[in-house]
Formats: sequence, structure tokens, C-alpha cells
Amino acid sequence: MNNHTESEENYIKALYHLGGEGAVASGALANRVGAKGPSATQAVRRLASKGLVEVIPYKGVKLTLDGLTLAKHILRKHRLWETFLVEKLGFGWEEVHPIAEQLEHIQSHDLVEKLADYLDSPVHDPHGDPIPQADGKIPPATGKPLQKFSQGSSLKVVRVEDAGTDFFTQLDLLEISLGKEYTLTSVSSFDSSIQLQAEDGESFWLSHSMSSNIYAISL
Amino acid sequence: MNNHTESEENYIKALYHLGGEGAVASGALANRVGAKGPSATQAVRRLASKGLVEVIPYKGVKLTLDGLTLAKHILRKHRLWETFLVEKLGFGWEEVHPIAEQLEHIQSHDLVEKLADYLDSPVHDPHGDPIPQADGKIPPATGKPLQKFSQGSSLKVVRVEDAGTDFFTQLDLLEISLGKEYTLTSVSSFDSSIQLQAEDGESFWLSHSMSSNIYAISL
DNA sequence: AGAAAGGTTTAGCTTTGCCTAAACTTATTT
DNA sequence: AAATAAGTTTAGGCAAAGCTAAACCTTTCT
Repeated sequence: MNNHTESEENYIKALYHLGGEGAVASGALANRVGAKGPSATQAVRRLASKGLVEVIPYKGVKLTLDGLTLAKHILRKHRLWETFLVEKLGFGWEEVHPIAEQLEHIQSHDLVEKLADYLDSPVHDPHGDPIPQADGKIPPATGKPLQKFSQGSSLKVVRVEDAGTDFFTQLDLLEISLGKEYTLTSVSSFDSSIQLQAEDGESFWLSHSMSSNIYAISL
Repeated sequence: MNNHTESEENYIKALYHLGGEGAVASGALANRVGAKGPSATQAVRRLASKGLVEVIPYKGVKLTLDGLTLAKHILRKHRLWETFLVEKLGFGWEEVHPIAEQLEHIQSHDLVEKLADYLDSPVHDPHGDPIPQADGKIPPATGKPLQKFSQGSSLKVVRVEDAGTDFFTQLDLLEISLGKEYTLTSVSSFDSSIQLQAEDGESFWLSHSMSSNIYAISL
């Protein structure tokens, strides 16, 4: 019951991302894994026969408990590897996703736990996303999007959504990184762009599409 | 031309191990990858169509230059990962082979080179085997088997053959590891077992099958 | 309610990769 | 030189995973 193909794991991961514990439409699933409808239907049948998902034809697919456990374990590996790639190997946070997508399929419980130890049992990955723990528990996702803050609030960036390479390039350009602190100095009522002021006094504007992918906590 | 399946890579690796640049019989190949004859014949046909091997039916299979380059690159990755697993994650040298066998298929040039940097561009893996360099050059395999040494010689262990878990267990038991120095105090003419004396004065006997898998250089 | 639209599944085909059994080469032995 | 043994390839199957085209539910719109 412990031996899954890469394709299977990708479907499981996709189901988790799309629906968590809830049901997902087969089209959405196919879309997410980059396949066509019929491939997903078939894949889901294979997963069902292994007890990883439950299917109601024409209605949707849902992870079973086993499936959920597997999904979280894969996510754990993915985020640990991302952490390794950034912290130890010096990759930029925008580069690690595709590599971690390969590494997450390596099968060795020992490896995962030794890697976690080596990284000092991290709780968040380089994007600030929570890393599922060995027991399956997931630390709460921290922060809320920047627009949720009101003018004048002091905040610390704790997480960013993976919104593509251009997004990360822009973050790097503005020198925004996890842990940085700002004051929200101004909010445009016209296009919901916001203005941040850094600790060194520098201030700059962020478009709505930038700020909606940046999460912070208030100080 | 750069995108190979895991199975393909395994056949390439096997060809390299069995024959280096020379020809290999399809049966031996099948055996090495843990498949049956016909599977190897077929696999080899696929490799040939990609220009990685040359086949003479009923005679043998041989890596092309492209195939050889690929083989060395996979070996490089394998041995770098083994080094990582032992040096950084604290695995024992007997545990790393099966994990490295998975990791060696990860595709990212950037990753390989960053990993090599992180490990300080090692030249030998944890078993003392030479790590192919980025340019394809392979450092010479060092050392000769212990029986090749004559009584009285001082030597340093530099390499061990991967002769299975029990072999490694025995090495650990005797506290033999790479870099350790000994004096060969005695050779049995009866069963070719040999006696080593460590620097701390302790001495012990090694069977022929042990010593033939241990390589050393003389001091 | 009936029909069109949209999404899902079935049918049937392709490739990879492995298998067994049978046919075929090559090598060895008498 | 012929016969047998040993090893290799062909033939024909099967499962995983993907695809397109066609059939089939659901939902929605008139």
C-alpha cells in the first residue's frame, strides 16, 4: 500500500490543492495536472482501486483518509526540499518549485526525516507556506493579504503566493522578502494599489495584483 | 535530445558498469537491470533510435559517445548524492546506494552543480569511488586490493567495493573506514587471510573475501 | 418542459516497458 | 559435420498513462 507512481502522486497532490478534503470535478483535476479529461477519469479509477480516492461519477472525486495522508506527506517532502534548495544550495525562491516537484517523489522515510533534522525541523518553507509535520499536522497558514490591512498599520511579510516567475522577479526588484517589515502608508481608492514604507524610510507602490499575493501579520 | 526516462537511464548506467566503452551481451544487460532478455532487447532498440547505443544483433551492445557522456553524468549525480547523504545527512555508507539510485534521475543541471559546490567539489564519493567531473573527466580509481600488499607495508584505506550490507556491517564492526592507516603484519599462506595492525596497536585478521574488497595505497 | 450547452465518461488508439513462449543464431561438443 | 546447448530475438500479451472523437449526463436557458 506504499508504492505509488509519480503520476498517481501528482493526481493526489492536485486533488489536495484543489479541494483539500472536499470533492473536485474531474475537469479541474485534469486541468491541474496538465492532462485531458479522459486521462483524469482513468487515473482516478486507478486511484480508487487503491483506496486513495472516492468517486461519484459525474459528480466529483474526493480523497480518502489514506489519500489525504499521502497528499500531506508529498507536500511535506516538497516543502522540505524547497527549503533545502534555498537555505543550503542557494537557489532563489522562484527557481525551486520545478526541482522540488521532482524531488518530492523520492521514496525513503529515512531520507525525509534526516532532511528535516538537517534543516532544523522547519515549520515554513521559503515562500512562508506551512510544512506538514511528520505526524500529519499542518501548522496554520500565517498572514493575510496586504489589502486587508488598513492605512497606518505596521506589518511583517510572512508569506507569498507562487504567482509565477514575473511575480518573484518583481519582489526581488523591490527587495521584498520574508521577515521584512513595513508600514502601510497609503491605499488608493481608485485601483486598490497600496503604498508601503520600509524601515529605512524608502517607500513604493504595489499594484493590487502584487499585493494580493503577499501575506503579512501586523506588528 | 536531453530528456530520458528513468528506465533508459538505468540501461545506460548498466551498460557503462558492465562494459565501459566496450560491448555488452544483452543477457548480461538484462540481468544487471533486473529484467528479462526480451525486455533488454527492446530497451536497447529504443536507445539505439535515440543514438545512445550501437547494436550488432546477436553480438552485443555498445554505448555511443553520447551514451557514454550520459552515463558519466548519471554516475556523477549518483556519487554526488551519495556524498551528500553521508556527509551532510549522516547516513551510513551502506545505506545510501538505493536512495542515490532514485536521486540520480533528478533533472536539473543547476542542481547538480550547486550540489557539487555545496559539497566542495568532491573527487571521491563515500566509498572512495571517483566522481566524474562536470567536464566528463573521471579521476583515476585509487588504491589496489589489500592482498596486493606485502607483509610489513604501511597502507591507507582509500576505497571499498560495494559488496553488500553484510560487508559494510563487518567494516563498521572492525572500525575500518576511508583514510585509516594500518601496517600489514602478516599474510596466511593457507587461506590468504591477512592481519592488519592499526595505529593504536590493535591488530586483527581479515578474510580473503573481506580484504579483496578493500583498496589501499601504500604510505 | 424541452433543447442547447457544458462537462464527464466511454471507446478505441498509441507508446513505454515489462512478461512468457516460440523461433532463431551462435557456440560447443561429439 | 551434425547435434545439442546456450543465448538472443521475434511474436504476442498486459498494465500504466496519455490522446481524440463520440456518447452520455447535468445543468441551464428559453
